[in-house]
Amino acid sequence: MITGNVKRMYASVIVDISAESLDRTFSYSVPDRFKDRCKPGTKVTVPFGKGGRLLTGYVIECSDHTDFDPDRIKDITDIVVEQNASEGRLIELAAFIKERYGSTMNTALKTVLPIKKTYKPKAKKTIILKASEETAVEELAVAVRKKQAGKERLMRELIEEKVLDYHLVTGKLGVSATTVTNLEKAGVISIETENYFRNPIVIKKSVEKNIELNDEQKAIVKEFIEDYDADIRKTYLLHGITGSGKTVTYIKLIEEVVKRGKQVIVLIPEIALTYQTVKRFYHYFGERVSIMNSTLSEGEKYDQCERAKKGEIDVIIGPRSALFTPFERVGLIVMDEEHEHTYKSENVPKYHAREVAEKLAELNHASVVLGSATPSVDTFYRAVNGEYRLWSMYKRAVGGRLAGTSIVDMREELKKGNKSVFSEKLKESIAQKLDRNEQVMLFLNRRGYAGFVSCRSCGIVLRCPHCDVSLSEHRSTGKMVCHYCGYEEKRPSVCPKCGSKYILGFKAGTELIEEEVKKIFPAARTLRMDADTTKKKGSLEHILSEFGDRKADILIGTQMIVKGHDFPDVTLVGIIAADMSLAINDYRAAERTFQLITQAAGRAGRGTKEGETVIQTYQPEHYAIVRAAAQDYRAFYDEEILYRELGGYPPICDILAVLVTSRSRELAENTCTSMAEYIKGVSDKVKVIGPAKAGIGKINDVFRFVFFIKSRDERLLTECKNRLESGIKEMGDLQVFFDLNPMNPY
DNA sequence: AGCACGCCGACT
DNA sequence: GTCGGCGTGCTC
Repeated sequence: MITGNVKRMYASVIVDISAESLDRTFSYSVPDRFKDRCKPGTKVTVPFGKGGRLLTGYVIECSDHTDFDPDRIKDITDIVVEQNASEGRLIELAAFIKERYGSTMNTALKTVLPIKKTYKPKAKKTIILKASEETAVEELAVAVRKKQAGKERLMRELIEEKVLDYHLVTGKLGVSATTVTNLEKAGVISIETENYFRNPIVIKKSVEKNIELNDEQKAIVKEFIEDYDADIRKTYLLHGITGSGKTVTYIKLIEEVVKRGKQVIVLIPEIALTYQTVKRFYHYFGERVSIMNSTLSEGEKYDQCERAKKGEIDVIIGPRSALFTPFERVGLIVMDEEHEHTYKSENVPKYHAREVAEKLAELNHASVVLGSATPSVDTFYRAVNGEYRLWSMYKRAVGGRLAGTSIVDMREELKKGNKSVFSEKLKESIAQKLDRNEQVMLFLNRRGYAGFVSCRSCGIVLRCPHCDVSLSEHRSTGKMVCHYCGYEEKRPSVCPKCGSKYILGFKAGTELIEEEVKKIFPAARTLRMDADTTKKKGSLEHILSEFGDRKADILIGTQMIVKGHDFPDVTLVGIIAADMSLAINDYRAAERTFQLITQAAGRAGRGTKEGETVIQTYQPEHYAIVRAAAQDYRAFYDEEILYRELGGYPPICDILAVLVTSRSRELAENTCTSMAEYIKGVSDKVKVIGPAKAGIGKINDVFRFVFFIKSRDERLLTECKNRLESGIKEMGDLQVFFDLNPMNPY
């Protein structure tokens, strides 16, 4: 039966040549002697092109079959042991991401190697006129005589400019590479590769006094170092209340790891990646720390990658994509504000940075430190179960007192005849703070866009003709736009259905509050911060700094304001509709509500004055609100985890969302239904929910249907995903997307 | 990126 | 005719 002949093995190899060859992999046959060493990320040499020139490349995928003509396939020549293994490990990481979150290998590679060799002008390649000007003129004459158009163009430019950019020459001037090489051989020109890296951080280095750690922090650092030196690597959760000094603890841990010759990745939500944060790290690690974020130019990002590869930096700070910094010796990954939903990618592959960080740590034999004042239920569950080491810091290290908190039942206010958005209690408190010349933050717990347009007479809401959403009014332009596809139309003056002229836009919640504030406190200076006022780049920072400079007394805003800086003069935080986020149909609603309220409350009293928080709600008895008001994370967690267990939600089960889209409603719906039916038969250990039309059933004329697969065994979900993936190859106008443990409802 | 192949004008 | 350069396309 078994002949002893093992099946052939084939490897997809991406060849390490520049240009857009990232889009193409080549199949090679793997000789038996390499079989056990050949996996995604392995560096190999392969014969390539006519004459079998040897090139290096990376194995992307291994399989037992190939689509390529087996007669023309070549063998892998050798396996290369790398001196800098970062690239290979990143490819291995891409393979993990592809497998776990579902995407093509190419998409995963593009996520992980964002500026791969596409940006190969190693740094900057230039062509310099080497010969004398007379020789150049001669060469030009020769070119004209011989009608060598390419050479002629090049020589004319060179006589003018002396130095030319290589890519300008081969691109715009249309001179072929052969011509350039020949001229170099003839000694007329020389090609120079110049390397220069810019450092995006421009902060003068200063000497910050040694960090003084308190006993709590010292004990943590001590334990970490003992583990580290005993070669123990694991994931730690640093649960520390606001102001307990998480950052100094990170810095100390990082310092110790760097001392041991390792490199550190610090993940921070993009919104928190401010000058202030970077400065603190820069003071400790000087030029050996760098940042990576979306505001850097492609060139700067490329330079940071090169510096990282060369080992010129020890610490990189950035959002989730900083995980993909090509470090050779990662020793620690720090993830601050671990619970932030921005750690989950919104694009395919929809990876979660925490999970990818753990994988990367495993590949590098590194540790992970997660930190948060309000850890995600997912993470805390793992900590409670011993998978992570839990560190708790409940002492406030710096000044400021915890805010006194009151919950106001808005139903009672209504009974008393108060129809305003403000309770009597909040009004009094605002008046009191304004009197004392202190600052106030009003936080409207509300997601999504307001400003839809509806008719008061017939009740019709104006909707986008291409998407399943209502249009938003933009007052400045008098137009209505769709936030999903960009569709625009003029705001009608009469209702298109009934002709009534009572058609009007609903104001955004923050606008309403601002008007109300102006009515009650006409002397107060207000600033409003929401999606509308922060559309322009930099306006968010502008508003925050205006408020910080005391140019306003009251800051009104949504989510964004709770994550900002410390404002020492803010002594009152008012949470207008604390339960709004509970209404969202999502198992994470309570978690999100708890986190938002806790964070918002944490904004009050950061200075020396005592702070106060007023929480207005229609559900004053809800545990998320009660526990947040008491700043009692553990009590919240204990109740929340019961609910997760009952409903079979993460972290008890994993959920895989499968989204099927097509321009044809029937195709999307039928495929979705048959996929769901198929999965039901895969195993009795998976549960299928749906299929159903997605919450937003149509975007840009593309129909969306969704179903969910639930299981306690995440490997089964991967198995389901793989089976669906292999069944959907080559299916015209139909796309299938996967989302593991989705953060946003479908 | 490199290399071959096919096309076109210039010169033995 | 053929020599040599240029443009195009392919490389498992």
